[in-house]
Amino acid sequence: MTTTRDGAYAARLRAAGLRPTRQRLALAKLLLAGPNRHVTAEQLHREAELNGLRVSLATVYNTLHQFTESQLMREVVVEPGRVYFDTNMTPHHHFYNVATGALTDIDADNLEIRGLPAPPAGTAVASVDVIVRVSDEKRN
Amino acid sequence: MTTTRDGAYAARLRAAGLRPTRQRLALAKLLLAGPNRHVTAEQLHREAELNGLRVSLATVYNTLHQFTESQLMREVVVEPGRVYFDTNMTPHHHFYNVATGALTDIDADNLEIRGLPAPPAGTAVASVDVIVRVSDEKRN
DNA sequence: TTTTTAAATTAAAATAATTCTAAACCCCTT
DNA sequence: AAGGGGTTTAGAATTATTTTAATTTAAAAA
Repeated sequence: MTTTRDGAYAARLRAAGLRPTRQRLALAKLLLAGPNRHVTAEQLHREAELNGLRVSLATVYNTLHQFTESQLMREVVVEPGRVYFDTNMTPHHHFYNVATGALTDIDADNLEIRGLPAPPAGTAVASVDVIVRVSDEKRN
Repeated sequence: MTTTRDGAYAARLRAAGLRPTRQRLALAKLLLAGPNRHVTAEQLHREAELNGLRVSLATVYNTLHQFTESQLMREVVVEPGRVYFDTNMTPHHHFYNVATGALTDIDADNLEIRGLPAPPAGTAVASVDVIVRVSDEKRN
C-alpha cells in the first residue's frame, strides 16, 4: 500500500528539499523532538556521539546551515566566536547571560519597538534582533 | 613650568589608565579624531599602515580591547566572524546591511522598547542591543 | 533487483579571526 | 642616565569553521 515508510522527520526534510539521510534524520530528531533548543555545532556533535550516532563535525555544520536555510532553525550570534542555533522559529528575541552563556527566549508578541527610523536609502528591513545582555545580580 | 607636554589624546589615555605610547596615540587619533567610526581590527591595521604607522596586528587587537574596556569604544557583533569596534559611545543601536556589511547608527533616544519581560531569576539587565538587519531593496 | 547517478558524508587539510608567548623595547620615575 | 615594569612585536598557537577530494549512500533508471 504505502510506497514509502517515512517518519515525520523524513517528511519534514523532504519538504525542505533535503534528502532524509541517516545523519540528518538523527540530528533532526535530537534538535526538533523536544522543546526548543539553543545549541552550538560542537555541543550537538558531542550530543550525537553520546547517542551513538557516528557523524562528523563537518556534517553537523552542514546540517545546521541547511536546516537554517530551510527555516527549520535560525542562527543567533551573541559574542565573537559564539554562535547558537535556535530551534524556536516563532518571532522572538533573547536574554543572553554573559557569565554562563545561557540564552533565554523573549516572545516577540509582547515586545513593542517604537520609533525605529527609516532604514538607509535603498534598503529594506529584513529582521530585527534584540539581545538583552544580563549578568548575575549584584548581591549586597 | 609644564611638567609634561601632552596632547588631548595622551590625556584621555592617561585618564583611562593607559600609557600614551606611540602606537596607542596614533590609533586613538585615527579612531577618535573625526566622526564616529565602525572598524574591524583588520581594517584599522591596514589604515594605520597606510598612514605610515608601524604597528602589529596583535597591538591593534590589544589596543581596541583596552579602549573598549576603558569605555572609549564598544564592540558590536553582527555575524559569525564579523566584529566591529564602534567609537560612538552614546546609547544607540544599529542597522546592519547584510550585503555590504555597512553599519549605521540608530539613536537610542527616539527608540522605545516596551513589554520587555523580567530577566531570568538572579540576573539583571546589563545592556540592550538592537540590530536591524537590512538588505538591498527589492526592485520591480 | 541491479545499475546508475547525483547528492551526502567523511577525514584531513586549509582558512580566518583572534590570542598567546617570550623576547625586545620604550615610557616614566628616580 | 639608569632601572623597572608596562608595552610591542613576530611568530606560533588556538579556535571555530570551511573546503577538498575521495568514498559512501539514497533515490531514480533500467
